[in-house]
Amino acid sequence: MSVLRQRAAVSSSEVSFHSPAAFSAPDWLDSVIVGDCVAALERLPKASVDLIFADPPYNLQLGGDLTRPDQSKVDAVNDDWDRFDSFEAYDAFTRAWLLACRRVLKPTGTIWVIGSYHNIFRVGSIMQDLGFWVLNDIIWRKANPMPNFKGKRFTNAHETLIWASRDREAKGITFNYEAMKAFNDDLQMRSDWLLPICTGGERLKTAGGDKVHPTQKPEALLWRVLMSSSKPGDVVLDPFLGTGTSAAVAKRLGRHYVGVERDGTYADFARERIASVERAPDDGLAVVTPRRAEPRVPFGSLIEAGLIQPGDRLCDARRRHVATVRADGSIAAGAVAGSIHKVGASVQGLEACNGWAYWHVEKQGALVLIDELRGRIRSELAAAGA
Amino acid sequence: MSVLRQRAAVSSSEVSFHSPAAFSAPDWLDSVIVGDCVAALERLPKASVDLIFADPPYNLQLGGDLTRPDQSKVDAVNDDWDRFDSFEAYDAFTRAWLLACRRVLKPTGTIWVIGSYHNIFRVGSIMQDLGFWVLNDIIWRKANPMPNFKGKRFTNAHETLIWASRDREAKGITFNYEAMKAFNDDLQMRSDWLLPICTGGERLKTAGGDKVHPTQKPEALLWRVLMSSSKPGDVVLDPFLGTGTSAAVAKRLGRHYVGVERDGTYADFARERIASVERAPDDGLAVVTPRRAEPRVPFGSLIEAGLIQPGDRLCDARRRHVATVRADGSIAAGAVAGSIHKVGASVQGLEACNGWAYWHVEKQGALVLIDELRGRIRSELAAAGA
DNA sequence: ATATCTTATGAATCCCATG
DNA sequence: GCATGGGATTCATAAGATA
Repeated sequence: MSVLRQRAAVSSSEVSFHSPAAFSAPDWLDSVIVGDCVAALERLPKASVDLIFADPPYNLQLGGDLTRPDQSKVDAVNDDWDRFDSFEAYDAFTRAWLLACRRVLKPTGTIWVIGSYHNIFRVGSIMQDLGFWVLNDIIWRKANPMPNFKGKRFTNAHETLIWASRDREAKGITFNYEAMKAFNDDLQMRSDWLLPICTGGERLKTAGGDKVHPTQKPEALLWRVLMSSSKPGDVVLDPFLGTGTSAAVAKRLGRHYVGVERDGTYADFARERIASVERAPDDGLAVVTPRRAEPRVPFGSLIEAGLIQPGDRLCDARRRHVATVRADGSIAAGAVAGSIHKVGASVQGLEACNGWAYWHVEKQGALVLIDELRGRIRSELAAAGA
Repeated sequence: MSVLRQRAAVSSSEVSFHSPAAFSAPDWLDSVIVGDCVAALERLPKASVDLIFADPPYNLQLGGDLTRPDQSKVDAVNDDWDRFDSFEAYDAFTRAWLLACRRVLKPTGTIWVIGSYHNIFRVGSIMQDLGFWVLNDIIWRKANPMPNFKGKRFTNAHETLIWASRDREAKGITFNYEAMKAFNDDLQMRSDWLLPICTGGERLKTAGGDKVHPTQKPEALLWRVLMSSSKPGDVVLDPFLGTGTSAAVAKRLGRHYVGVERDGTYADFARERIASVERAPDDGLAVVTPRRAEPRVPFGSLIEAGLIQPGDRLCDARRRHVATVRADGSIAAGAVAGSIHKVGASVQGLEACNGWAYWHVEKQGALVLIDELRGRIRSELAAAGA
């Protein structure tokens, strides 16, 4: 359960589309609008929004089913809203909603868009073409991503956010540099953020126990977005609200929200969720501490760093067993090859072995434990603030 | 025996452009070509390259000078080669060199392109438009990035690499999954890589002590790129060679290289650097072999070898299901009979099952996985075959 | 009650040799 | 070309079940 989540009985107003008239401020502010975002945004006043967070469909283009090694089926995102006929169709869709966003965004406002490699390049290009000016791209490093079950690619362990101003010449942009630095143990906040995916109590479930939305984002991610680039009282727009993560965090942080969601069921869940959120007290906003990455140093890094060369020999403390280092970070002893742990276990006839505490390398006549070499890399990385 | 192709008796000589004739293999292989990459690549044979690494100009669009808090001036990238009049000009340039790369890339080959938020969205979109199929995007997390001196943005602490195949339907792509996993202490390699930037002794300096190239990449980055997606003997092309990081690492790892560089000074530094590199010994270049590459041993061979007798009982690890071994190498459980895989799937009610990892046989009171028995046959085969 | 084991699952562009 | 089938493949986290 998120530290930030609290319960309260606050109602949020609903808005429906019976009239084509433009909304007056009280109508659309702090509301969830059901409908297509381009149509909905046309009814908002021009230059009325301080911050936009958009989580559009990714256009995943998945093939057949995917099963885990235990043969269980992966619950893929194959909803209608994520299907596009071509890149051209996706581009047209993207251009339309970005243009609508651009109209309602204040000249001092900024926009965040999240995506994956399936769509983020197209989104970024179109943003640049429309005149948005990229301020940063941010990497959400997932602490617990889904693995690559078939072993055919690198684990897709991140998503990308683009943060941009309306124009290249934009002035007066909100960036709470000091707050983010304080949040980050007095180090500048970097462009890579390590955060867990949305699971557990934070994940909205139906009465049947199924997830309500296939791509619910973690509140911690929105917390950083809103804390860094908006002020209390600002208006935060989400054109693809889903189950309302951005609006819930906006309300908690004392920002106004406007959410547009095409799916009425998602919107209902979002309204209920937002209603249960209470604005945090002014002095209570700094409760979340950033999750720091402990620098895990794989054995291969020792080779990359030149501390060990391919072809070098490793041995145990008594020189009873010897192994050859290979360029890919594996080692080989006789017919056995694999990680320092696997080969260490094998030569000793054991089930398991901590290779770091077993293998040594000869340096100027003396044996040096490879864990000692790892320590050197660790201290360099720690000094760099990683 | 080394899988390495014997290196032809060709010096890594210079190639010049006095004739429009196509190069013959010995001319361009393991060479640095001075010239525009589009023109140079047109002279290479079609489908002749296994891997491309491209570090194109980023189109940084910098404004005025940047100074640190102590008023020292930051040595920015403002070379002519990084200046483009517009996004359109940059796109045209990008399309041209990507098309030229596509022609020389083998159908089984893959391409890596590195960039930052200034250019990577345009590069990625154009790659998709040209038919390249994105396999992963990789984040190079810089352990020691330059801080944001003005405190106006997040520290730009990463760069993005796109890894793509030539076509969506590409087969036979090289991805040394097991090697990367061994490298990473037996965990799948993720899409975010933490590596220091290129500094210290690795950074090429002029006699005057200035850095030779403003964007020299660390060898560790190229190490991962080449180790993961190429084999010894492969041909690695770099259309923007700069000071030759990719070629130097390729040579060290027993890959052939071709580098194209427009600037003669950079090319000279690259040649000198490549010449000083030594190829790693053969036994250091071997990688962990995937199980698919091991000789196929049918289940019946275990019966032929006497490791299992017809009539023996197989069971799973918890002894929940039992099957009887038959003389023809099939097994039977109740009314179901067939291969170890089919019957394993059937008794569990699953679509598929790897029978080798499911069935055990009782040996002196203990359960032994039949995959372990297969391993014994494989080592005997290896001993006999070698 | 506590510790341990088992199961479930997450924005996924996820096999390949043989006939 | 396509169909077939052997058999290869996972990490972090949370929640529930068992000891």
